[in-house]
Amino acid sequence: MKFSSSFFPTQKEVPVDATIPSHILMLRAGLIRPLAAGIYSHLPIGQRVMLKVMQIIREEMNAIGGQELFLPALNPLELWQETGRVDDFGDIMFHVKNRPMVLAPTHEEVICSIAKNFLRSYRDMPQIWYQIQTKFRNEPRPRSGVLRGRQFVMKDAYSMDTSWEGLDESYDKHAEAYKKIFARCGLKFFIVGASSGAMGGSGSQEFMVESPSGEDTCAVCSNCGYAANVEVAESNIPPLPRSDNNPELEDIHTPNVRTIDELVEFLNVPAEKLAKSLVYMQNNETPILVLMVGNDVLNETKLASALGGNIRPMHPDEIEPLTGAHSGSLGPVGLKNFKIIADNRLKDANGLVSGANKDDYHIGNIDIKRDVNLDGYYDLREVKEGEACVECGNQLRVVNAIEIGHIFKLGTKYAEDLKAYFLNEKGDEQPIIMGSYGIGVERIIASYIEQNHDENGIIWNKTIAPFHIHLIGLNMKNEMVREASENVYQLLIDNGYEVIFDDRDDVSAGVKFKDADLLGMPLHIIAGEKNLRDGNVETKVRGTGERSVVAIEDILNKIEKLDY
RNA sequence: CGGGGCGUGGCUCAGUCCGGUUAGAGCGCACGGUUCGGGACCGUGAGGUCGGCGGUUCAAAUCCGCCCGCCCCGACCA
Repeated sequence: MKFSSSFFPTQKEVPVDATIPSHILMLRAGLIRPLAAGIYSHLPIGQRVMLKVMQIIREEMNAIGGQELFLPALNPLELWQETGRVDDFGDIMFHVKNRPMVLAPTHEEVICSIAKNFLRSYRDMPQIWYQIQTKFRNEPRPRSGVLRGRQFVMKDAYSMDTSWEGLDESYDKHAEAYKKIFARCGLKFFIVGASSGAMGGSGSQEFMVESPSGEDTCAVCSNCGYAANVEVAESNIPPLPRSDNNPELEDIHTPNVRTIDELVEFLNVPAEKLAKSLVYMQNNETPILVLMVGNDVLNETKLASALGGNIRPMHPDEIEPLTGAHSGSLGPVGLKNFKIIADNRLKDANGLVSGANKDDYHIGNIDIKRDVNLDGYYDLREVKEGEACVECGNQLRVVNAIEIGHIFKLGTKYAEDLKAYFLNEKGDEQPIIMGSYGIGVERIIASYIEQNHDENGIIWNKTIAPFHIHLIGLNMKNEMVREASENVYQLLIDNGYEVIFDDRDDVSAGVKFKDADLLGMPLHIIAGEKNLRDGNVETKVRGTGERSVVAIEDILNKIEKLDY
């Protein structure tokens, strides 16, 4: 493509609305343009990258027997009512105003409605169907460029099996395909065990790219490879020891002591002797008191998984009427009408201090076994940086990450809700067993840029670069430069290279170099007057900055040999 | 939804506190000229409902009210 006649709108200034590298560079390099919050147009350069990534996805999905289909984004409201997900999604789903229709945020319902009519016999399965399409979600807060948009492109795949073993196989195939896809795209990624959340189902893993811009938090072990979302991650941290000395409860006057840190100072005891009480509401009706060790952080996803239903922190003005005290003086002893649960670390612990449910008072010598009417112990605490890996004991790192893919063993929920049954070998009716597997296409691109850029711009690899080669004709008003660079351009495209040719005659050399670095094609070829006098051009590898002068007649050979 | 910031030419911003000629700069754009290997220079020029509506005032980009939009933190995130 010739630059002079193409739509490659690069910009020098950092756009005011972008704060993370991928967002800034996607705007500056002209990949995308915003239309509204969380809604982007893909401009020619960006669209070329999208197509390359989609092609890789197609190849790997087809390789595991996936069949691509194209599904409606506009769905009847009724279909979503059948699975109850109109309420589950709530405000996240876009509703059409003048028809009982919704914009699909995902496609389990549509797939299932097709499957129920055509997969009637065990002989019809297994099947893997996938689509690469736009999904719509009314995100309350779109952010970070294309990382969280209201409209985005997703590869969604669905497996239909007749047995749980079959589901395991389909799931494993997808896991393998995903590893290939992300590796081919050039991403450094890791896989974590994840919470399956409201999707339900028996198993789920996320494919993650480490990045400060990521919205997920993961604990990773750089020694053994253990990695998990903090929503499920565990560490090898010992439970509190139980002391043989187990005196009676005592009231402790603690005026104006609200926080654990203040209590540590006031009583001069280690934080591990303190039990922090947090209060929540389950399904808006059941008060819950959660006991944590000292300053351990409660992970609310773990809490939700442990209890089920909707969980929210109690409003400050709900607390006093229910407990008799304000937050900071709450505790498990003698508390009525609350369901009380505790983190595993507190198992059978004693000698604890916690709130007295009376402002400015705490209670000492609490023995959980003796003094607390407990409903159970659960893993509730969030893993902290530096704690020991459960697998190998090495220190864990806690990092931010971008979720680029998620695979689920769905099971039979959707098949049962939508009555997608088949006849098995014995002639019995049985629900189809499903899996669902998603990849965020824009997120691959943004993640790639987060991992592969420098202060000058993007650094593409050969595989997903919009073009392989960026050819720069320096002074296009010079006849020799014009003719030679045109010839090189023709030579390259005749030999199958995708080339962007900066043939502009109205900008200076500096502009062309800056644009080339910003756009970030893996190999640059520079045709300038000095080198051309000797029949040479210069090559520059964008990633390493490595330059060499090459005779024009050797250029094809040189490109073959270059590592770019 | 809670908290914060912002909205002035295509882009980045100044001007707003303290109302007062014709609303500015740099970049970009158009034309002419010089340059031609790291966002080059000179000259000329076009381009603005100062986010919108209402109010105060002799006078509003500037003060007041309401609304809209965008970004950030939090909540939320199959």
